[in-house]
Amino acid sequence: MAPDSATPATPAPAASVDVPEKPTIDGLEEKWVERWAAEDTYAFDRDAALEAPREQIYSIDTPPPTASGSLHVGHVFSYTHTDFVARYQRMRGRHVYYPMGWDDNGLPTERRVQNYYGVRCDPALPYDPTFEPPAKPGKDQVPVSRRNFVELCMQLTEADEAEFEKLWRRVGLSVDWSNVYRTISERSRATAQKMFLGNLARGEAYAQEAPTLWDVSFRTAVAQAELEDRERPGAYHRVSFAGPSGPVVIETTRPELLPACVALVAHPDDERYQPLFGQTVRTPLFDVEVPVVAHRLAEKDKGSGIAMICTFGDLTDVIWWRELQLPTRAVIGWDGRFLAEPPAGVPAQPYDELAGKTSFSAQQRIVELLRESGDLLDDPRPITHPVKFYEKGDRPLEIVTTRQWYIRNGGRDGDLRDALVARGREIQWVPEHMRHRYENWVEGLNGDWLISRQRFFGVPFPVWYRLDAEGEPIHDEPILADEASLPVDPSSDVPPGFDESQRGVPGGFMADPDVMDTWATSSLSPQVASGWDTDPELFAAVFPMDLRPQAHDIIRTWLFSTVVRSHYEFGTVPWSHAAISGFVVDPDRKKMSKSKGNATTPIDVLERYGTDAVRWRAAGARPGADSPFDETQMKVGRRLAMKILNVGKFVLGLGASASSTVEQVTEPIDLGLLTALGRVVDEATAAMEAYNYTRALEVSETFFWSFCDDYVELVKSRAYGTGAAAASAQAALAVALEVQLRLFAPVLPFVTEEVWSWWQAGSVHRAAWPVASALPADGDPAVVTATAAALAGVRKAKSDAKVSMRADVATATVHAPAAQVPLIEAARADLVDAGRIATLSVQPGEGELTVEVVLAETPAE
RNA sequence: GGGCGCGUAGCUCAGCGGUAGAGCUCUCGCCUUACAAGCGAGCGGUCGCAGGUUCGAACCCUGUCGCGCCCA
Repeated sequence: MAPDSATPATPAPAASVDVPEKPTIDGLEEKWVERWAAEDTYAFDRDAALEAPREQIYSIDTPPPTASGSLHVGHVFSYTHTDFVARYQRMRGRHVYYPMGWDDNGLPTERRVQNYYGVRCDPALPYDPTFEPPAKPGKDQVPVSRRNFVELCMQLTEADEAEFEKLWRRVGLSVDWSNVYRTISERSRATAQKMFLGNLARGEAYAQEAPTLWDVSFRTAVAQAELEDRERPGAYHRVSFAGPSGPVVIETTRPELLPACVALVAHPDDERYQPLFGQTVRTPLFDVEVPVVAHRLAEKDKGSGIAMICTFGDLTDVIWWRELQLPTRAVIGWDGRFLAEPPAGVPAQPYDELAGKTSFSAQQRIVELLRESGDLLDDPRPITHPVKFYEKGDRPLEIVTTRQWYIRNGGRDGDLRDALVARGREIQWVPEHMRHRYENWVEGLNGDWLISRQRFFGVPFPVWYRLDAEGEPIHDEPILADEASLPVDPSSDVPPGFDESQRGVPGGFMADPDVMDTWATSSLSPQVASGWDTDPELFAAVFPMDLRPQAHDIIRTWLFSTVVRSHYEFGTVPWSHAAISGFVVDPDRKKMSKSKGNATTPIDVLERYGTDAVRWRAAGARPGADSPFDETQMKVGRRLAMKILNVGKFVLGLGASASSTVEQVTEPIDLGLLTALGRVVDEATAAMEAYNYTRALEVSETFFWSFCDDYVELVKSRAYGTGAAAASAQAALAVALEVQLRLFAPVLPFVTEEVWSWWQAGSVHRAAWPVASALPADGDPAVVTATAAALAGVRKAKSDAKVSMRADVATATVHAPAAQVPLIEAARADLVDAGRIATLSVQPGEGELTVEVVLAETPAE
């Protein structure tokens, strides 16, 4: 099927029309979801696609929803937007590759499994193949091995995914449900590990001991993309250091880090401190000698203009430490508490007063000590300031030096950064301005992408380390898994050349303990979905993909990381288009989310208004634009769906049938209607090509309502008759109905399929998208509009007189611009019938069209 | 503080250089045999504010205020 084929794909059987007595939109979902599944309406024909040229394929990198989460109306809207595109492309004759994935990997699933079964993962435990989770979660969580824990994750996510699929089918997504992937499946794990080994071999991934943002509750490292600033109360403490010629006063919000102080810093231009540069001062309480250094990031007008550098209080400390090559005096451990032993060179007294304390209580103690020693000047001055948090965490992040895996992303390399910005410019963004989000993010990166996480339910790094004679890991010589053995779990699988008895013993080996960040695996969704590792032929046909649909909040994470991986592995962008959907927001314009408690459950809305109505409302939200949730709008969609049902029934009852053809259309008003429809088809097509489904629907819908209210009213009495004039009306009605059903099919799949099934063969969703060239081009649409305007004049007179539209008119005199007179004359008989006019006169007049109406005497009854 | 977007009828939004548009709401009507979960008609806006460019600005430019998102 060529995308521009001029004729509908569906063979039209002669005049077999079967319209239900009382059509209804209720229950259409059950009927058609089942039928589409049974007939495999949306199947991707792999063999045909492999034969077809690339332009005949349309592939979509569908966002895998978090299966352990819950869906709200916002999700329904954005996935529906993608479905509009998928259905349109399918009707254009393309082989639409539209898989669905489930993101069942990561922390949300871990938490859900912990709560659901009442268990917790203890990686030190051995696997118990007979383990059964408690029937009900008990008060204390049962410790289980990592493998048992992962099995429970698998089990629960499978159940969650089945529920999701049911909902998506009811939403009408034209996904090929035989093509579903999971981000934690064996195949996904193998792909992720293979990609990682590739990155490692090419030097794009590396491990490094480095200061790392650390969530002390989850005890895991956190990447830049997962940070958020939150305003928190704090206080500036004025602390006095002993300088060569008198005290030097700094201000700090974290006095407890005094033992971690490695230098003081001021701006190079700051005349107040220039004499001190190169000198040393001594810290209060600990009496450690530290240098005074100059750096451009020190802020002259912040506090006293001079600050202490600690290892590490914030990210600026890390920059200073790195650029000024300062020593490390770490005091905070993985649990967020002060380490038992002071850093080298820091006296045990008074450090032992802090050991084991949290930052909070350490600060209290330090403040007391500083007060006693007289080194705290003034009372602490309360402020609010932004503090870094893990977006899913609730305690401020600490910076801890740990060994982590990174993928280079341009954060430390200008050339790479430029290359990735350039990749972004190869993508067509919908809407265009979303490109800025990408560029701003890439240009603002200040470190490589940290991909290791100290969690359990994720893809492990396929890496082991030899242990030396002391049992310490030799990190410099990692043992990598064989590609053929992937996926591996190094915590239960044994590296080549070793056996299990050597695990953890000196001279033996140990597993890399970490798993990959979820973005490190979900950034491979195009590879997983397209069969990079499992079906190279298919992959060659569908990759790079055509579309990545997603929301704007994860441009910095999912979109960017996917570009990075594709850039490395294939030297290309992963898709030609990125369509960014907006959010559904509540009446206060707040993003809908489950955690805020303002989310609307979709199933309820779908049941009350019908899927087509909800989809219609989703189509009203343009790409990228946030859209308020407003139930009153759903009613409008429902009304449209019902109107299509009713007008379909009526038109088919008037004698329109699938055997009607354009050639039978001879009357000027009928030709005018179809020519106008051709223009609508062109506009809707142009809009769909630009991913502007909102505009496409709008032009179709505007046409449709005037088709119902004006055109059908004008021609119905003629269509009731027989002969050539009646056949012309019947044929025009049939063609117009059939074309409009196809125009509406992507947005309203259920009601259009229903009406289509009354008189056409096959599925409307496998029919060709309409083309204007199949419609008469020589009609004059003004015949319809001028005649409709005249009819409106008659209606207004009846409305003003408060009589029925069925009231008889004795005389109607139309004064129309001269050019319109012949147009209205051409439809005279239709106007006379529709207006119930005894004597009609059409005259040229000044200005706009007006109608003088004399109503017939109402017979007294 | 920076970037991006948005401020048009009571609400949701089109329009983006040539005399203000749609739907919903509201008002007034109409049982009209496709549809009363319908149909017809009507009311309603100095296009956030202030300058500027232009014969002409909702639309272009500058500034300003307000809202939202992202990033510091």
